[in-house]
Amino acid sequence: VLTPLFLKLQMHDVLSDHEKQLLASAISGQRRVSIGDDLVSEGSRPTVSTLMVEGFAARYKLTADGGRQITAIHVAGDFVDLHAFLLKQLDHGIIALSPCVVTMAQHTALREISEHAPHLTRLLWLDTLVDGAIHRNWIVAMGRRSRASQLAHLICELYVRLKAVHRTDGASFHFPLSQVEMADVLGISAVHMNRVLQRFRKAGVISWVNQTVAIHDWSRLQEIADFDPTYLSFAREPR
Amino acid sequence: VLTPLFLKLQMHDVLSDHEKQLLASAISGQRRVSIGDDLVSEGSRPTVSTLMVEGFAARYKLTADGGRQITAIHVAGDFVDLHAFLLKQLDHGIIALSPCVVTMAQHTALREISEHAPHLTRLLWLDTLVDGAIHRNWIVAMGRRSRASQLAHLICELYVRLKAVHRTDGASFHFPLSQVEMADVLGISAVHMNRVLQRFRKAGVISWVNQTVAIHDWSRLQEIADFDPTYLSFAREPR
DNA sequence: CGCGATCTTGATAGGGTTCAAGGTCCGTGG
DNA sequence: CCACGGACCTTGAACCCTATCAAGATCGCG
Repeated sequence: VLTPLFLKLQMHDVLSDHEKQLLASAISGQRRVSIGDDLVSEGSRPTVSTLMVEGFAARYKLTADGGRQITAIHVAGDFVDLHAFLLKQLDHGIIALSPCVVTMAQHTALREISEHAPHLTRLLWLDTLVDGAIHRNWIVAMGRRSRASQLAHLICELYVRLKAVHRTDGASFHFPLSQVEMADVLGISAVHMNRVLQRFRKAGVISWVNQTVAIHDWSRLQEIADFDPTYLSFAREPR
Repeated sequence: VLTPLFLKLQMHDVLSDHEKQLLASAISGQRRVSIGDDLVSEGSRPTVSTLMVEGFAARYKLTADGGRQITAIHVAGDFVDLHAFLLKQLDHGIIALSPCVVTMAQHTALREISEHAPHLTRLLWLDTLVDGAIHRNWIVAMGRRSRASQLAHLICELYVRLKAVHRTDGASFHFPLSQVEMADVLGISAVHMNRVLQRFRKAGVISWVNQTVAIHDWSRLQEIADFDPTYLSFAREPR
């Protein structure tokens, strides 16, 4: 169950066998979460951090007037709430966007790692830093890009991240979000989401049917998105 | 020069004298940066992390079509690029929004801390996690709040953060951004920024003149913003 | 086969952008 | 000491992107 996490961490730096064992022993249990259920709920003070093994999940916040904004999308190999290890209280909910399989890392075990395995600690820290880098790119896309560019950027990001954990199939990937959920990611209405999407389909850049996104013209998509994957830190170097 | 940093870290957890000394010995030099100059430039691979001693700075990204989006505002006590310690390459620029005084922490020293001072390491990690929490709140505000609410939220956030490092004066604080810069924070046009602001002034919620923001009706501002400061983790507890 | 969820489309309204111009403030130099 | 220029703020008007409301179409599942 740790394969996707190892794949991702190894995109950043080498992982020793000992470190793999440390992670393996920090992890325990396996849980299935049905679509629509919270993996972790807002305001809770978890004593474990949840690691995605399979499926899609999202961090989200609800606003006073009934709106929802998704602030992150998580896939296999992602810790959905590693930050709660130190933040203690979760400032957002985490919902399963598809049936999910997850496993748990005890905070006591993470604490042990932070006490005795500095390099592994830095890699976990880095993982949360990449979360932050992704957040920043979302902010830029929301604030200063067209909605088309924003959508294109998100698709590029997801493709690169999914590829790293072997969840792509050629130029396409399974993507089980509804258009309403996607609208909550981009911060737009569902109607507009649909219209932006259709322009993409008509232009032949991507298709998105049957919960499958297929990229037909990567270079054009990347150009529309103004996408540079550097921020994901998928370059193996000493950390 | 470390006072603001200590104040902020102590909002999260107790700092031992030894940890203060470690930080003090990690820091060296002092630099003044003129308004408009980059503290650190995009794409660089810094070997030090820059700590704000005085002034205001912003992380920003430029888009292909000439736009600018500010993704974070930094004040005294903030590391503007602590994440570059592990990310290695900076994915954004950092500009001085006012004359700034900064000091530097060598990455080699930070690495030593991460090897031998686990609790302090966790506090530094936490500092970057709070950055992430702030990012998430910006995303929510950009995506699902009115521009008035977004502005209100930002002012609440800045007030609480500045108060933690003793940079407030009663219900007001020095705030040297221009309206154009503020527009680049919120992701709106400068004209609209001005109009949102004026509605606030006329409603008597805040005033913003002479580079000074004064909050006249905190509870109303907080209500408009739907602001809950929990995400800043200013609750001292073991981390 | 029928129903709910999702997707699609049309029409209307409003928030926000852009363009443009006038006003204010302040530092600089004559 | 005052004129000048630049940066910033303010205001108006037209236009466009996007939200909202509403209804019809399609899909998937029991």
